[in-house]
Amino acid sequence: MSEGSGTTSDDRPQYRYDARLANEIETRWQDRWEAEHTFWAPNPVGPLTEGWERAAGKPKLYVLDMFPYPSGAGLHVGHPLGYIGTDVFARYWRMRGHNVLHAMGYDAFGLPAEQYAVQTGQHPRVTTEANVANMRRQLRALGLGHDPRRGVATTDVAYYRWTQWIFLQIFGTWYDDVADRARPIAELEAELEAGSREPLSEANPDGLPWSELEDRTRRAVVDSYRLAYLEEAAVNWCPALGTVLANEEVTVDGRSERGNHPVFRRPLKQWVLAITSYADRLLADLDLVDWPEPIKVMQRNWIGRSVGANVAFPVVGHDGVDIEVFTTRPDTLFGATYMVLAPEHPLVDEIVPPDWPDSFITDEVSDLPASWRGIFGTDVLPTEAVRKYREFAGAKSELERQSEGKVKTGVFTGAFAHNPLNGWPIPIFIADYVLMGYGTGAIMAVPAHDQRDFEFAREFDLSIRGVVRPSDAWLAERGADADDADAWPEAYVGEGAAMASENEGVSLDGLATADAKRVIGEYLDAEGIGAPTVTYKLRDWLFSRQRYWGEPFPIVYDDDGAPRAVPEALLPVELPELTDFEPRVLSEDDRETDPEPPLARVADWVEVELDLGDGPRRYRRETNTMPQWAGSCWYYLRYLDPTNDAALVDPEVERYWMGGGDGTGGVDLYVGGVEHAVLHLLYARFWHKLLFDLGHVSTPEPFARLFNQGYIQAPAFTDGRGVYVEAAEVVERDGGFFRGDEPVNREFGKMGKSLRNVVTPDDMYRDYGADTLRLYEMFMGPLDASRPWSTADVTGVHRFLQRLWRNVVDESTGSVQVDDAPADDETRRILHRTIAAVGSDMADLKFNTAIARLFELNNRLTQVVAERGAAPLEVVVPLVQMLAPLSPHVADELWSRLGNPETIAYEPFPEADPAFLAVDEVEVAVQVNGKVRAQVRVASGADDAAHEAAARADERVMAALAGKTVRKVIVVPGRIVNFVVG
RNA sequence: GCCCGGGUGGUGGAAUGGCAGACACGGCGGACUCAAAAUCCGCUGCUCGAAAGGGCGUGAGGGUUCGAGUCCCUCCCCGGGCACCA
Repeated sequence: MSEGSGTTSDDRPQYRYDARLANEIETRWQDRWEAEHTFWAPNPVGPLTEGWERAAGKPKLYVLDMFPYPSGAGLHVGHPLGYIGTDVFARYWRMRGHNVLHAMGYDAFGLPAEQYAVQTGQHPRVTTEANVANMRRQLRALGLGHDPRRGVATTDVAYYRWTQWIFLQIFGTWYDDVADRARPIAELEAELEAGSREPLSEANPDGLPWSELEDRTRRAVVDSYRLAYLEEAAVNWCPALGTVLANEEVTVDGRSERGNHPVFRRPLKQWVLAITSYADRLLADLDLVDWPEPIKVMQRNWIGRSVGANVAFPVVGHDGVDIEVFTTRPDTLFGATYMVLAPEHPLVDEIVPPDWPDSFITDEVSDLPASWRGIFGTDVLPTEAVRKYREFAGAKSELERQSEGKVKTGVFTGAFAHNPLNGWPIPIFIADYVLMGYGTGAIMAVPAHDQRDFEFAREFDLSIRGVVRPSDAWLAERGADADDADAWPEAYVGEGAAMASENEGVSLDGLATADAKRVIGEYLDAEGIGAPTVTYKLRDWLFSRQRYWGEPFPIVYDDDGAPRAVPEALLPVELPELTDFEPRVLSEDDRETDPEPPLARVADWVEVELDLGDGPRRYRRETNTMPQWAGSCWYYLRYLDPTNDAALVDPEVERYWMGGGDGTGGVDLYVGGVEHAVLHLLYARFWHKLLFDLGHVSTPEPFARLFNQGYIQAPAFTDGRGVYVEAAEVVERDGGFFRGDEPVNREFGKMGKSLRNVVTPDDMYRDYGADTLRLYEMFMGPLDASRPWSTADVTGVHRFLQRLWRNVVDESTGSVQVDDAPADDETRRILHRTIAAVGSDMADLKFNTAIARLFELNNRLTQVVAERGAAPLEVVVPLVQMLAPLSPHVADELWSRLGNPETIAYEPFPEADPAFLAVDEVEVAVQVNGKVRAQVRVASGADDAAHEAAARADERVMAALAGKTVRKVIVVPGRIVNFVVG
């Protein structure tokens, strides 16, 4: 800053509200809040009861932010938007007499810290702790009213002990479909033992009764019921990184996002959680919660419930071997002209014949088309063609399969099945457009009425048989003939009257689709060839990661390789210390070698002697770790009772904070980004419901109300070469943007290093203070909308705080300039209108308009002060109180200077006096044919006739009505009078 | 392709079917000052007009209504989600 000639720059009044004073005030109040435990939220019982005598009897309010990951980069101004929003909300309700719980912890396991550790050799705990400390500092400087005692981190041993405990609950649980809830596995064992339940399981293929099963089989049967189970699941395997990757970590060309290495689909034995057991409840209970509708829609789509039927197709020449398919259109069964299995389908190997069939047994095709033998030449045998096709399909990642468009590939297996309705033999293909993970992994193909089947049929010259009559309009538009489906240009997927669908037992002909579905459903059921079925897109949750920096599983394996739970008393299973955090990496194309997670190298940790009730034995520990989602699934419960080492959470504490007085209960307000619309929110709901079934929590849903805050975007600037330049150095002038003399282009994007447009909270604290930053972020737009950051606009709210301060405090002496004299009536009316509006806006999270109202009130106060030289306390007191949730430091400072010894945080929020909300006269717009022609004043509460009379008395209205016939008069009292003239 | 959001002044944004543009930024003008900054006051959707006053205006087109930014239909653009789910 340059010194002006002959003047000093430091002639500002000492008590002007500027960045320097703001910083001084903020630091002082933050220290005081901390020292006085201002935001400690008392629990009803347990170690956190300090202050309960004040809180007892108040309504509770649990306000929650989504769990942040403590990034090494620190915060930019986009991050705290939601945290400020929840803090304002929490402070508002605290002033409204609620016992408010608001806390912030850290989701501190995860990949970035581990990768950093791999690169630097520094233990991830060290970097994680440093990042948490920096984030705590940045958030503390914002003045967030959190209870610091509850700020748990997922990496705390005392925390992940309970994450492991929850895993044991899941492992120790099965889903009782009849009771429609999870139950302890001991109850299952008791029922099996008593013979009241049959041991139905793949582990007991012959269906022997429990009493005849060996111990080992019994355990396998029980394991197959568990909600946490081991499965050979197809995963994205990246040998060069030595790990399995999430779909999001794989690029469209099937390579790893990090390092660009090949990624293969490959089955690996992994822990899987049976979230699909809860699919129906996760769907149905969305009706219980107050969430944004788009989020509910996303969850519904993700769960993807489909109603249809499973139908068995007998395989020709294999007695007793059926291929089971799932279809949502059993009414089109007569139109099934071929079948498709997923390449990985277990029946494929069983049905593939040694050679291609000599005589071809469908009536449409007599010779085997060359293309049916696959895309690898015509001289191969079926087994080879199938093998090659599987390899071809397996080399593609999930994303690659999707990105290739809709070109259908596949290969004939050489086998046939009978259409169970008419006995016709139909060829069986494998193709990767059928996914093993959905339905039964096999379909009946009805090319006339399914677009994918249609495309495949065209690719392979399969016949297309229409069994639903398309609408006339559909046929006319395409010039198609209803009876010649082979010539249709595309599949007819709509509904319509069934046709050509008849056998000796049943006829669907002429039935509407819904009726046809019902009739065929009954027939399939009666004939024992099919049954109504519900299928979900939702898959069970793959829960293993080959990482170091995550929660170890509380699982050991015995000599048989069967998993055994580590007893609760032996928790936590602590992460062993390591110096090398990387999984074993392999050559790029190694699809065979098993992954070796970092923990597998710690021999003296892996090998362990335990007594699991049958004497001390040696076991091997599970060496995978849990995904990052695990810790973030339940942190909101631990905030309630963070130090409890006897239970996850004390039941009485849980009931107090989560218990719903009305509705379903749960967290009263949960604020976070829409990016967690599905995974986190679905996983957390799943765990919560399981804990609910087992009686550990009292509500069926964790989050009663959800709110998605928007994102702060930021302008970024590129120079002539298209290179990003430092946004802070760009100025706007002459209708363009310049960096020095060079013109630059403006874009908008996420705030970040790569766009060189980061603005940090620290920058804002330095230039304006935290209260200004808070106020600006709340003022710039509705909380749920995304909007561009504009440092220039920060001035507006800063000036408001400065003016408000100046209205109360003498800038040169620091003494307050207020008086007890009553305010004038107009000021009072403005005051009470403001109180009413601000109160309801804050309750609705509409902080931007609440702040606008405060601006108006303060502008009025500025006039009053100018007129009489002092501010009426009658206005100042409620104004400062209304400001308190938004800019708490300056509010507390003013409150204190006004002579109040206690913090303003628990002062009652002002109440509007209805006497001042009422007005004697209102201004009413007068319209003629909907166009405003005049304003007239009418007594408040006047009737329609008085409105019309007042309007007609106005000379502009008279002029507008002159010579016209009034056909109708519409009066909306207090708002409008509309003359309809002819 | 399917499913959600959204499109309002130069900018961020207000507006239970009832006076479009609250509030703020920016801009223009004025007061104060030797001057500047800061502060305070006024004006500021576009357009015709000296003014009074008029016309036009919420992505485009249609509709419902006394009255539409708001409700309905068709379309365009932007953002997000899902995507061979049988």
